[in-house]
Amino acid sequence: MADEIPKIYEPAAHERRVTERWLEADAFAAVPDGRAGRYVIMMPLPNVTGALHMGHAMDNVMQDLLIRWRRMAGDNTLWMPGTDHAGIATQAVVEKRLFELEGKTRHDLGREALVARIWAWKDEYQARIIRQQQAMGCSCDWKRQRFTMDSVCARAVREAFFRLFSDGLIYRGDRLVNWDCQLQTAVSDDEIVHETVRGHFWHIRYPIVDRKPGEPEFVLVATTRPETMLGDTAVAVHPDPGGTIETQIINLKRKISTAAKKEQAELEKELDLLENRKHNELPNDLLRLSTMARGGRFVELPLLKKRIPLIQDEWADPALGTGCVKITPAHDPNDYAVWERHKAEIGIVNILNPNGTLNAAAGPYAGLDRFEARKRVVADLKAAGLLESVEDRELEVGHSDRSKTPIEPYLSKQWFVRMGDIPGGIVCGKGTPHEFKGSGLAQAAIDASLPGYKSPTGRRLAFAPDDDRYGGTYRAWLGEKRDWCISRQLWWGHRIPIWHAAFPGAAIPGLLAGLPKAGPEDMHVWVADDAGNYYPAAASASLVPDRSYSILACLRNEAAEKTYASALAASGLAQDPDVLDTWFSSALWPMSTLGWPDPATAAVDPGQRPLTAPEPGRDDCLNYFYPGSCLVTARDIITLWVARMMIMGLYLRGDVPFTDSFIHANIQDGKGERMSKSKGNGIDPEDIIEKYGTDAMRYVLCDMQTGTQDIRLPVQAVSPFTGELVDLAAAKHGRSIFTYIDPKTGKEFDVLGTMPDLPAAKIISERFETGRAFCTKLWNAARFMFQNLGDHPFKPLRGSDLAEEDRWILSRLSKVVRKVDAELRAYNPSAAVGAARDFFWGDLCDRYLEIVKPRMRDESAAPVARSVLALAFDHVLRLFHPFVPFITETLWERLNAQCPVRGLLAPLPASPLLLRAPWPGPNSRWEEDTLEADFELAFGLVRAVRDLRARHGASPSLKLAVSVKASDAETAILGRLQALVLHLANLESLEAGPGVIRTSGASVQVVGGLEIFVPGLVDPAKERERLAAKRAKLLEEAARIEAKLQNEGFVARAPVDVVEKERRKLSECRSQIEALDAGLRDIGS
RNA sequence: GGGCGGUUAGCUCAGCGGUAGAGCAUCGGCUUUACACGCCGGUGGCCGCAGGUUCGAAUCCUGCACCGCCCA
Repeated sequence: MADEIPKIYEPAAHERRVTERWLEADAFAAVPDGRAGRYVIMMPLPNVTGALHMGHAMDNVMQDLLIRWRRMAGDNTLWMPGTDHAGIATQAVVEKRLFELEGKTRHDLGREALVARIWAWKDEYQARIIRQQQAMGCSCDWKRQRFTMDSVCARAVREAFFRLFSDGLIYRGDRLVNWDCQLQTAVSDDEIVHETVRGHFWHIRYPIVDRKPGEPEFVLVATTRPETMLGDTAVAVHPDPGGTIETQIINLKRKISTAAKKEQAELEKELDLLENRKHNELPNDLLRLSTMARGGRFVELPLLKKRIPLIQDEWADPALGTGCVKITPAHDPNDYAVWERHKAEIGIVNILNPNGTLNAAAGPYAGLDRFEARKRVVADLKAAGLLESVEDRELEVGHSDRSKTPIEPYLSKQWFVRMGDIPGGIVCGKGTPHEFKGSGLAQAAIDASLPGYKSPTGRRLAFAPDDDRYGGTYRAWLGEKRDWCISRQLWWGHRIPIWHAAFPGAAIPGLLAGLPKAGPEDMHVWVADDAGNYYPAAASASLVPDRSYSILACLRNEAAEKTYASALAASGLAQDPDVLDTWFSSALWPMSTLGWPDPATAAVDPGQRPLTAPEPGRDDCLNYFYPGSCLVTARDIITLWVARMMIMGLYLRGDVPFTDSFIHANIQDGKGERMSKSKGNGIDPEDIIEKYGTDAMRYVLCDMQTGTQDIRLPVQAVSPFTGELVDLAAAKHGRSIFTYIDPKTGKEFDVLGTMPDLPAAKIISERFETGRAFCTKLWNAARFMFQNLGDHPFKPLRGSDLAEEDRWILSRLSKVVRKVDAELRAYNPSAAVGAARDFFWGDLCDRYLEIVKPRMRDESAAPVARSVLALAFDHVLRLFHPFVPFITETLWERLNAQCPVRGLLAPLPASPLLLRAPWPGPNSRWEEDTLEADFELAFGLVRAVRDLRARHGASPSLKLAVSVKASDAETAILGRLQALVLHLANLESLEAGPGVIRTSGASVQVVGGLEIFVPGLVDPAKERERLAAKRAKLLEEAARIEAKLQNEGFVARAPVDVVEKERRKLSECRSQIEALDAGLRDIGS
């Protein structure tokens, strides 16, 4: 049987079959049962924009590692798979593709047709993603997979929205948002990348209106975006420029007195500037302008010839520029804040159309693109003599991560979730047994991460592997409590379920009375003013009659929509055209996938596993699996997902969605940049799998996941034209970021298989060779075992049957089992797989297998060795299974076939699938520290002999007669372990004892307290050289230790055991030197 | 501008108070009947720079330099 096994493990020959066995057995199924131990991971759902890359592979492998481990450990495990519709990102790629291939925009297609295209895209990539995950061995419960826009998730989105809205936590406001002029939507702060670009700083003169004698003729303002002047509604000057400069001077002086010398020159320069300003510009202009502003004076807005007020506001820093700033409330966040402080005095003018052209408010510039308008404005100002100067300057400009175009601050109506504290607080988990009061959404999520916090069910969120660091990131972000803009001007997503329209206050009561008579469980209505303040419908009689108010009606679900939507329309209300931010639906993922708000009525698709209780008396999925155990993700997702899932979990369920957040490394490309779908530097795990095997990839990913360190993964592409390797870190991109130019041929290729018209290159990375080597090693160790096991029936052993090496390997085994489990608990995959590997490769293969080879040929000694070997290997397979599931499952099947009953004192329970075999536990009765130390002594001796052999160029096959000077205790140990020393070191004989003396001409080696003499090797010159080198090293060490021991501070203050250790080392050093001296004398004479 | 990381063998990374480790690469030896994707044995490091704390610092503190990431 063993002869059938090839020498090399061929992953492709086994992976598919193993996957099929798992799927046929429905082995990943998660169904509520009586087990208290449960382990739940909600997959951070990949988006359907494109295929997965190695970063996702890391994320998925980490999750599978934890899930397989806990499954074997006996927990009822659920790993929930699924995909995210990723609103803006997916619509953007489809629109981009549409334009590239067909030259059409979404408006050419229309809403329905575009959405249909996006669904098709989603179907394609969802299938590919699942294929990739299954290839990686992900043991998700595939019959539960969800998509954020499927009916189960959609229902949860709607319900969550309705509850937030009813509680007054969602509002519609006039807000300055980050506007993407190309995609024509608001984007969140997270979707903006800042880039440094070269730009200019234009200084513009605004003439003073009704100038009086002695007053300056102009106010000078500066801007990097001159076209925004068309939307200026004021010029601001500081209310107390003199006092402010004085304060700044005092602060700066204090700073100079404590600053490092290097910085001082710089700071002094700054101080000079301030002093200069205090004495020159301040009295001349700034003080006067400030006074004029207080007096209600105006300046003339050039080009548009409008009068705009000169106002006092602290935003104008008297130490910067001219001390005056133009105020464009509709197009700058800071100016917007100024406007909010001066609403009575100044206006707000939006000059942009959604597509980035200027609107009618821009007068003669209307219709121009913003960049064209900039040129025209500058030229016209110049012509009018109002352009004082232009500076070159580097600017940080926000670009949309999706369209790569500059973001414009833009005034528009958006929907927000209130994150801050609410007067009177909020109720979390309303209607659940875990209801509690919180001060606000963000604060509730912050509290739940603090050490000592306990949710009503006693849980808290903790980050691994560094709770302080990542918890800090999380709390810093939430601590800003910025309202969450949840509306997106897209066609792909969950439509906002609100019908609304604006009316004068006087008309509101009548209109409300005319709305359909829906119960509070179907519809919630608020009246809102323009500032976003809410009034209950019942209070509508007290509204200001001639002010404008909006009626906002939220319909709870599709049924309510069917019943009432047309009546709302008849009342003049229309559904909001916007869709929700993707993160709104992903925030609900930990509960929506389990059927929230009600698993009993969740309509799952045919073939899907039900969400209801599997039998009467059992929990449904939501009650059984919520809250989950661990969210596994990378750093940058902490704010996007972790924080938002926490908020929704606490608010809607009164409990954290998971207790642990395992933050793993990001995978970077050869240049040190994070792999990402949008950057196009991601590589497909299936390439790596094809070349090295899934297990090799998984092994290396686990091995690389150390702590908080990101992972650099240099990769090469195999050119589809020449077959040569192309280093992607150095190669040039082709027409898109997914394509590269082959340096040899100049032809373009694609690396992710997303370009139908280009040849795709396979990717390789030598980092994975070590994983492949590991698999081969495991495979061949198994071959050895299968060749030696025979058809070995189980016979119970007695402890006394065991040989020394059997006890030794069992001791090692128990310890490694303990260690691997502890490292996994500590979220340290690298240390876990490292410990397992060291045991398997170092202890089991290099030592135990070598030791028992002679026993295997001896039928009286073989049976016990076979039992121990089978058991050890059985445990190795279990231990490695979470890391390398395919090869271990394959070998497990063979082991079951050849040796179905295994165990030492009693047989282990049989398990047809390794995936479901029990996780091994330590056996402290096996652990023998003294025995392990004895083996280390013997191994030290073996190594010393091998070293001498190698250094003298002696053949490994030459049998040597070795004598060793050793203490009585050491002699006894070597006596017990003599057989294995003889075998491992290939000795003819071994003589040991305290009285052993060196025979003339013998080569000498010293290890610990042993002096080892090997005759028959000596090449005198080589031996002299070797001994002299070793002696020099020892002398150096002895000198160092002596110096240490002569240091009174050391002897007096260092711990006793440390001092004692140094003393021992010194005396050992000295006796070793003596032994070497004897050898040298012998050669010399 | 603010915050958080990183800088250790040629490469990729562990170690985080008692003077350094792994894998790959490299050098030498080995067709030892599991494995050359292997075995055996080596070589290789002012642990970024400068101060400080300590009997003792890669490890703790301060500053500097460079490289990342996040937030303004």
